Amino acid sequence: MTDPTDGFQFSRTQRSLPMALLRARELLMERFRPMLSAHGVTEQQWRVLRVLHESEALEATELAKRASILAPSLSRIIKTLETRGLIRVTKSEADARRSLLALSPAGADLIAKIAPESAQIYSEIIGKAGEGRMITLLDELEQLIQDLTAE
Amino acid sequence: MTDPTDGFQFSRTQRSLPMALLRARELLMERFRPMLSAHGVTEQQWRVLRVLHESEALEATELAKRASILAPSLSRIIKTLETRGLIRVTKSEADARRSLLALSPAGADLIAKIAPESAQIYSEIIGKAGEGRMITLLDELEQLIQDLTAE
DNA sequence: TCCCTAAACTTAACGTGTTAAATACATCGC
DNA sequence: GCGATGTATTTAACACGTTAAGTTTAGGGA
Repeated sequence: MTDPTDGFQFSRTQRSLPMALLRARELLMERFRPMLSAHGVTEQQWRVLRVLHESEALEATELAKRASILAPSLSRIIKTLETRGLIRVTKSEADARRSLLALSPAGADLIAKIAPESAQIYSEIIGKAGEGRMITLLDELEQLIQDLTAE
Repeated sequence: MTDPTDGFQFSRTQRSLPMALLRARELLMERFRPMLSAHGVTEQQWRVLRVLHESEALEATELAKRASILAPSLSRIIKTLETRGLIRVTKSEADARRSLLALSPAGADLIAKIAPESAQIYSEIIGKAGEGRMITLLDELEQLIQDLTAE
């Protein structure tokens, strides 16, 4: 069915940006996932914990944006993390609709355990892929993100 | 909690390659999804159809690899696509464990309808992001994928 | 031939992605 | 003050991602 007389053509799946992004990300994450899983957290839960570690307390909407997680998923994740005692959830005084999320001491402890292992894996990846390539990719991706975000 | 005296440091979520890949892909896909959804297919189902369009018939394992979909997901997707008459499923003569998947005429028709709309969206993206950047990204990503794939 | 191991799916179970709808609270304009 | 509208979050429903376990069929010796 690759017959060029088909009458319509479009880029092959092997040379499409969405596919390349998907594959690259998958290859990266498959190196992190076993370690995270050994600590009992999913990739998404880990993103939430990391983002909370970078700021004091956040509203759910802002957290969702920073962790690139949609609101409904975040809602479920928060429930899980709160039950496990890894985060603290409080209601905003000023606006009763908003939740305020913060890392608990147990959450901070977990981050302290995972962070060095994560850094180790990251540096193994740099060793394979080359730091230059990774910096280039980060720069180009950030530009792409900006170009596509500008409304 | 971004205090540098924490005792352990690791790259901020805003400057990590997995996150950048995730965000970039999400920004791309959110432009395709509404169109695909209007045609009644998910992003993953579309990947399967496209891969089948590029080759005659494929075994499930090979299809899964090319579409970057795990076997269990593919199993469900195949069931859906066959029920809708978009693909043909037969058993391999030589090896009764293997399935052979191929596009049906209806599947080819669907591709013919979607492809031009997809191309249109892709060119809008190029307009925003710049063709040069997209080519650079594809090249760098392919290199990264190769570096990480080499066992 | 028979058993063991491996391969190609498939099923199960649980978490997340995605869209739409529901709920609860804020705000604005009258 | 009150109702219309908008915002923050949750719930629901369905599809996919991920890992582990189960099925069926091949292949490779003893």
